[in-house]
Amino acid sequence: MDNRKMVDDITSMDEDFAKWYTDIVKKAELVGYTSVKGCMVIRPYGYAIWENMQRILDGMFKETGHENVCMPMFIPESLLNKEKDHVEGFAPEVAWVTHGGSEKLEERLCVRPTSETLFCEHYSQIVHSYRDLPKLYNQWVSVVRWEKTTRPFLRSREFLWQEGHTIHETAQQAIEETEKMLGIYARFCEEVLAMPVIKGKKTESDKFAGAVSTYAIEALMHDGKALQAGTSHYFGDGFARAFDITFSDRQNKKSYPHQTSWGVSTRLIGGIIMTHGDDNGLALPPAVAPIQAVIIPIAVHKGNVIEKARQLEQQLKNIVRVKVDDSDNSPGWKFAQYEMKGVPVRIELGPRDIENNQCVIVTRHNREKTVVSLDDVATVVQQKLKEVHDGLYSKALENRNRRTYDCTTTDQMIDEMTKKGDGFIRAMWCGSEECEAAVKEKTGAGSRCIPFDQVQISDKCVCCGKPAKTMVIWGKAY
RNA sequence: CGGGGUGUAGCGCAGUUGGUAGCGCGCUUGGUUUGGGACCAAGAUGCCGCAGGUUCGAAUCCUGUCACUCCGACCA
Repeated sequence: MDNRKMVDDITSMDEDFAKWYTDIVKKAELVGYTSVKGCMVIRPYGYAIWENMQRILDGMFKETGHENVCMPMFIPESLLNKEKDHVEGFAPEVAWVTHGGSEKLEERLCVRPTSETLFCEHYSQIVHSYRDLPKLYNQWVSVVRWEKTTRPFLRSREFLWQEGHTIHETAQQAIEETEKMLGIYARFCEEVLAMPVIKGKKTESDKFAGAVSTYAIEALMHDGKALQAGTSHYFGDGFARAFDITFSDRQNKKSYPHQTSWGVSTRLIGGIIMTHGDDNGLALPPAVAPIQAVIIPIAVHKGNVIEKARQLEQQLKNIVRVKVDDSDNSPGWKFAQYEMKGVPVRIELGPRDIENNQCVIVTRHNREKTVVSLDDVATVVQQKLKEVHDGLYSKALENRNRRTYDCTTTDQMIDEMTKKGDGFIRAMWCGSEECEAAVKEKTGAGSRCIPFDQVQISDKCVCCGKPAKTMVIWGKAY
């Protein structure tokens, strides 16, 4: 595999991963900074990635019976305050609107950090009978959380996401929904983004504010830090009680419905960067790459290269997202440029190729070159895109496996991370919050989740040595 | 919110003891090139982050402030 670094102006990831990340984000033209801290411009190339993600996910939601809606951006303080745990969780990081023009508002409005309260207010108006249930709603919006430290895609003060909010007749149905959506997220990450994830449940201390239980998918980044890639929450009837949402059930008794919410955000783009990127730049999963194949004509002044390149583009354009770069930059410059931007497949077409009715196809993740007859390009390009997807996935999985350690003591946890670097640590836990906090304090690795796929590492808690209840994945997180 | 670093041309940086603002890349024009970031020639580009102060004179010294960035704590 040829992974030589050919671009000097990206900081190498081993040298400084954080700097590498910001270099990529800027040089691949994904974002621009603005005069408001933590608020970024998502540039066309970055936004196109998001649009692809959105389109595919939205399709998955619709297939499973969800409908899109749009709630307002403002939440009156009194509404936010209705559910105690929820306010406590979000109040410290909300932005407030206090004036309309120069008039001070009667009641200040917060800019939504998440929309549970708005959905609840609405549900209390439209849900009356079991016949009105379930409501399976979703919205694509931006939300605001006044974070102290910010990083493009990973933590910004305003970010784009989707939030699903559903309301059901029974607890059972709501729990099923919570699990189903977590499954959809996992499938999306693995099959679309080529990003392996671990499905699990969050511990009590790590739950969403106001939830009965929170489920998450956790991914491991190239530097060994964990990224929470998506969450799905079961609310029980807690919100319904706080917001007085009731319905007449099948026995004609007044009853409280059960709710869920679930979301993924543009943070996933950060996940793609840190999962697949390398020292030559971004590497995009083909399914969401704005350009899937770029055609680079070589020696354009000779003969009919441009014309041939255009023909090839026409031939491919109904099959893949393709572009010809006929700018007068040198071929070498273009090679580097499109690798930086993570384009999965490059097609080189020069006079020598045209003579032989062929072209050269290069895959981004391993730089493998294949000479292909111009008659077969369409099928080969499709094969190659699949190869890139699979290649990215197995590379990411390999990294995760290499950085997954089984430990029975906290000293061993520290030891493994010092020797082999950060990663996922699988270790047993007794279930007490004291131990959970102590592990984090001692090792720096917090609980990521209690995976659905349990493995018995030992029978004692990694911290206190008392009988263990569950296996937990620990790690340092973004 | 604590600790460090950095603000000078679009980007990356230099600027000594306080004395008229520099380099590389990029950009523009013309020509030659083109299979891994091409070359030659001629150009254009500055509120030296911002606000005060010291001084005959400040990118340089002092005070304040803002932004970006990294490392922690908190969070999608």
